[in-house]
Amino acid sequence: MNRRGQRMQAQVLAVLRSRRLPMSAYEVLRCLREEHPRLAPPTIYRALAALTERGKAHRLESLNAFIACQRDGHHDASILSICTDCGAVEENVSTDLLTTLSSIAGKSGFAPTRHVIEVHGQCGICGSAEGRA
Amino acid sequence: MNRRGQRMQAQVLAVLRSRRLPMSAYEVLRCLREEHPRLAPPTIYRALAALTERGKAHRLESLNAFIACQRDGHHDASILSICTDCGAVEENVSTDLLTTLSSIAGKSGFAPTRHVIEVHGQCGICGSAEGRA
DNA sequence: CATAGAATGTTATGTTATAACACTGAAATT
DNA sequence: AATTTCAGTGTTATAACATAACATTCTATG
Repeated sequence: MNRRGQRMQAQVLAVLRSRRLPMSAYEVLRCLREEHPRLAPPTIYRALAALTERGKAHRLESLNAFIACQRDGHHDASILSICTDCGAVEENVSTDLLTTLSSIAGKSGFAPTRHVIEVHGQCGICGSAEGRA
Repeated sequence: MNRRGQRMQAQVLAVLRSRRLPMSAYEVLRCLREEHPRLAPPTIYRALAALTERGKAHRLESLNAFIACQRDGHHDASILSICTDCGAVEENVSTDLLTTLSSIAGKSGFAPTRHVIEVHGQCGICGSAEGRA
């Protein structure tokens, strides 16, 4: 990776961090077009792939969207809890869960390399807001 | 749901079962067009949504594909292990894992309603085939 | 048999993602 | 500093996935 790559990735990551909610690749694209009018989807997808690879962002498979990593470091198996009311995403890590998961899949000789763990539901804030209503 | 709905769902499910690998909605569409030349995407997506809802099929979020349920019954939280070599999907269920997952997400008051648990890796068969090579 | 409602048919379009190749700029080599 | 290299972006085009909106048809039911 040369410095051009780092620049584009940094800009994409900055956009993801500024909006704290999940964004589609095309939403990121629209943001960055203000600055780079000729930006096209492949560039965004390349930057997002690199960021995901580096553990700086996560892809939300069930939303086709991306979010900045909230717990810096390279977590293979983040648990991403997605609020169906407000859209907020909470990130958790559990080696326990990962162990359990690997052992379940592994019963038949399956050797995991990548985990997708996403939970949809209502976050604590939206839940208590509803309770007060 | 009237009988027309049941018929279309049954046909889609039959296709999913006959091919045992994940299929995209458009692959299902192509199969059924032999019989119903005028079939269009919305019909397929409607049938797939109903089957998924009824627990007869699963959507693989990380593949944008669908597969027939292998453990009949309505499993909210199947663990789907996807082989990156042969594409086969193995389905497991674990209430333990579900409990762990809920308690992790629940620490912050999150109330889960739907779980997406997908594991990518190499299945036992592909692993041992490689060992012999 | 009339009719209401569920499901599909149809058209069109929106959204997500990538293939293929040209171009450019940063870094390495001389 | 010229040359080479090649990673990365630019560009064009298109593939793949998904749904909105409304017309039509089939089936169940009175």
